[in-house]
Amino acid sequence: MTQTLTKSEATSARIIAAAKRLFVASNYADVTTDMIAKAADVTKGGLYHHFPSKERLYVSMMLDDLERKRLLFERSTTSRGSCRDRLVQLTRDFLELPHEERELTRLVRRDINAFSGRERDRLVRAYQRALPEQVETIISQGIRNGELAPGDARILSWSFVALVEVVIGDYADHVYGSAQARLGHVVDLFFDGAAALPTGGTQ
Amino acid sequence: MTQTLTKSEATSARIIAAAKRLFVASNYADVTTDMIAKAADVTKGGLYHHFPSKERLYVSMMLDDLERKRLLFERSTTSRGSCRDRLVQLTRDFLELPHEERELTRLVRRDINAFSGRERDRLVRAYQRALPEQVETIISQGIRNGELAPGDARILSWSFVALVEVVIGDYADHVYGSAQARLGHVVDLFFDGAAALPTGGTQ
DNA sequence: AGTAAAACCGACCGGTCAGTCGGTCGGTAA
DNA sequence: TTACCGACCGACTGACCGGTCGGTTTTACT
Repeated sequence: MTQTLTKSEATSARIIAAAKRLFVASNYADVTTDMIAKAADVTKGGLYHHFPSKERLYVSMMLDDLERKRLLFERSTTSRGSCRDRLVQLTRDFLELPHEERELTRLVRRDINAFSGRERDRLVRAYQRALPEQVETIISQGIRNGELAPGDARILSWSFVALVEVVIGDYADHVYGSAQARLGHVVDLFFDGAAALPTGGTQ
Repeated sequence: MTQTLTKSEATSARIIAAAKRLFVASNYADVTTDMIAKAADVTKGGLYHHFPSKERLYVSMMLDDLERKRLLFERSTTSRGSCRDRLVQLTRDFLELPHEERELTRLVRRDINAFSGRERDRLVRAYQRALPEQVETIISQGIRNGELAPGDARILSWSFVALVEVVIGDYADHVYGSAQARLGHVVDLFFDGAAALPTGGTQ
């Protein structure tokens, strides 16, 4: 039943897959509907039979990706290890994704200015919440069980995500070793800080 | 003597100012040369008298901004306070910039896919180094004088910049209080980490 | 004032691209 | 066999945009 994709569904999926490849490699404006159609082995007419506009195709592609990631990260969010272990696990899951899937996460921030109005808001809100909210769940529990210092879980989550995005980004590759090594550094920094000594003293 | 070229320079500056406003508000492809010309109160012909192409105009705009920021941050880079104070100072200087000037820093990451080849590399390299390198100078000194734990200055700098970018970003405004308040949190996190207790013990 | 050069104008061109539309084709139900 | 329908095709269009160019105005300097 889930097995039997109708012909229509299969074509839609093929178009979305092609769009992912192309939108990751270039930017919204430079990817033409002809290119997507050709890469998906349909014509432009066929593409427009399945999607009403380029913009809606982009949004469909993003929401599709979002749902996949939500499922992927659910394991880390609901598991029972320490806060630290679970954050490492979640980040490692992300790191192990193929390059294209990782890049998709950054697409919204990159292409967001190509959109406007309702569609834009929908996309931003959905995507900004995807990763940060799952991280926040983990961090809130870390605070509650005393593993993390009391504080605002939300800003901590955003900080953690910011650090991870630096680790993940390709532009960091030529700056500092492997992504795995950087992951270790970033997690250490997040938990223990950069100061030389446990500040001790007046506290 | 500088007077002689003043008219031309004034027009160029007006065009660059208009371009900044528009490119920050939208993305590279959606800002037309006609829009820039109109906003700068010249015609397209006039614009092309001063800049040979839209791409080169964009690059000029970016390099202009880069130089302003370099000068602005020099104070923090060369002053004598503690590492922590200087990082706070530098970040505060950045926070006090008008919105548009702050956003420009994120433009490169946003629009980078609109370019290719030599121009692209030049821009990326110049911009990636602008803030991180000045931060790295401060952090290296912090490590040398024992204020920070020994480690890789570069990844620490990138991490700090990543945290600041999250603090600065408008999208964070509706998530957590004022930018100034977030700045405090982020600096604390960077130096002391999020763990509940000074890990102490075995060290 | 006279003049050459720089600054500026705006109609125009070549090309691109999202989206359209009349039509084809293979399956399927009656 | 016929009638129908969704999937798909691909030539076409209308709007737009970066860049050009011949011509006009302004500036700077004698």
